[in-house]
Amino acid sequence: MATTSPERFAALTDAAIALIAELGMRGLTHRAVDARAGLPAGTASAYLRTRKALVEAVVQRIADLDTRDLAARDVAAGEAGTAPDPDVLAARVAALLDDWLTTGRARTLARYACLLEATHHRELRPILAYGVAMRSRAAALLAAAGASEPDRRGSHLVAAVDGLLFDRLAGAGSLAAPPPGTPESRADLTAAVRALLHAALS
Amino acid sequence: MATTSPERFAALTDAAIALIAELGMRGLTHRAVDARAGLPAGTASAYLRTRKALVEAVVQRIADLDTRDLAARDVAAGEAGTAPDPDVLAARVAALLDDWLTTGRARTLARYACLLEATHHRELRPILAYGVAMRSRAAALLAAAGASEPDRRGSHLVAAVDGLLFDRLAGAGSLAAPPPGTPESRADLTAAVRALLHAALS
DNA sequence: TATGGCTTTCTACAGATGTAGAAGGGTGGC
DNA sequence: GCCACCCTTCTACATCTGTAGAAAGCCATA
Repeated sequence: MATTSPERFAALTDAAIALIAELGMRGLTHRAVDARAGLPAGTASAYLRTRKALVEAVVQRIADLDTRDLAARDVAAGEAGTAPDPDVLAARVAALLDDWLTTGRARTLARYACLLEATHHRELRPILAYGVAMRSRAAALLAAAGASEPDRRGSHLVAAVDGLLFDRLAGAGSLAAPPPGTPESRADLTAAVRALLHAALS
Repeated sequence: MATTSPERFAALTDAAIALIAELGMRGLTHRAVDARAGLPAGTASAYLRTRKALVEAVVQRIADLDTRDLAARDVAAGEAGTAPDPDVLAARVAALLDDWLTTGRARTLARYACLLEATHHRELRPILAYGVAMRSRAAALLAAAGASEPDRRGSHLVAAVDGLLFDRLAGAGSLAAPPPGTPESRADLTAAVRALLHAALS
């Protein structure tokens, strides 16, 4: 019962993420997860007995997937072997954002829902851990580039970029901005990120 | 039945907003609203028969309150009668953000929850209307200051500022940043907004 | 005071949801 | 072949939720 095999865990939590993206936190129920994952009724309830456990599993899954994504991008950046030129970096970040707006849309949506959930559900704070890590990396990057107050600026930078993402996903930008996945969108995101980066470095 | 008096509407939707902030969208039920508002059981259900109606009423209320807030701030700014110096403007925006993080915390939280909800619930799009309006005003401001591409930059600016707000409310910033309502928080927010403004104007 | 039309309050009920435990089925050891 | 064990699937049930309609209360008019 308690021993959740990795495949089972992935199947259940991925279904859960899809549900959250489609119907919101309210759509996340044991039975709905079963149906969505194409598993026999009662499965989610057996592996993740309480709803809290279900939500925590989702958060864990999102954190894992995001961390994996970020690591993969980092490796790619490392292979290039160049010092991080702001414009190149902006393009890379924009590409990541665009990916999270298209392929990873469901997960991104679920992530924001979980962040909101974490507000009144302390045990979910682990989801924030990698967010904090991202801030540290941004700060290190700014420090390496010689910016003043890298910690503070790094934090602001990540928050602003995340705001851009949220805006395109669920805010007014989802109406007015070019649809994600298009070259225009990519260019627009790149311009925005570049401006933010330059502001952080000034 | 259908005729909801303004007081009733306010009492019900304010209770609903508090519930969303405390328990998330999942906590928003007719009966919980009744209890929270101290009204007899069945009231919310009588005035807002379906759940959809309940959510739409909440969204409307949030839009009304935010619009009222923004108008009040604008009047204040108008009374000062000065051309918008970026640094002054940054301080004002920071003050607004700080207010939304403390006094208006519940409403801000509920707003983000509703934005997420609007993703899979088209009828909620009206909540976005005033967001779009804010963008226009930012764009006009940037245009007046002679910035290039004011529309695009205005949109990015608003998104970034909103990201800062979300971060302080529910993101990693809610852990690392100085607690809202303090002078440090205000100073930090001002610095962040000022940087964003300068980036938009450059 | 009686009457008609409201607003407000209460009640009913079908269906969904969270949670626990029972039943079923396969696998390895003996 | 048999047994014990664990993983999986199914079932039960108290509670919660959405929704509709009935009952009660209020107020002005005639």
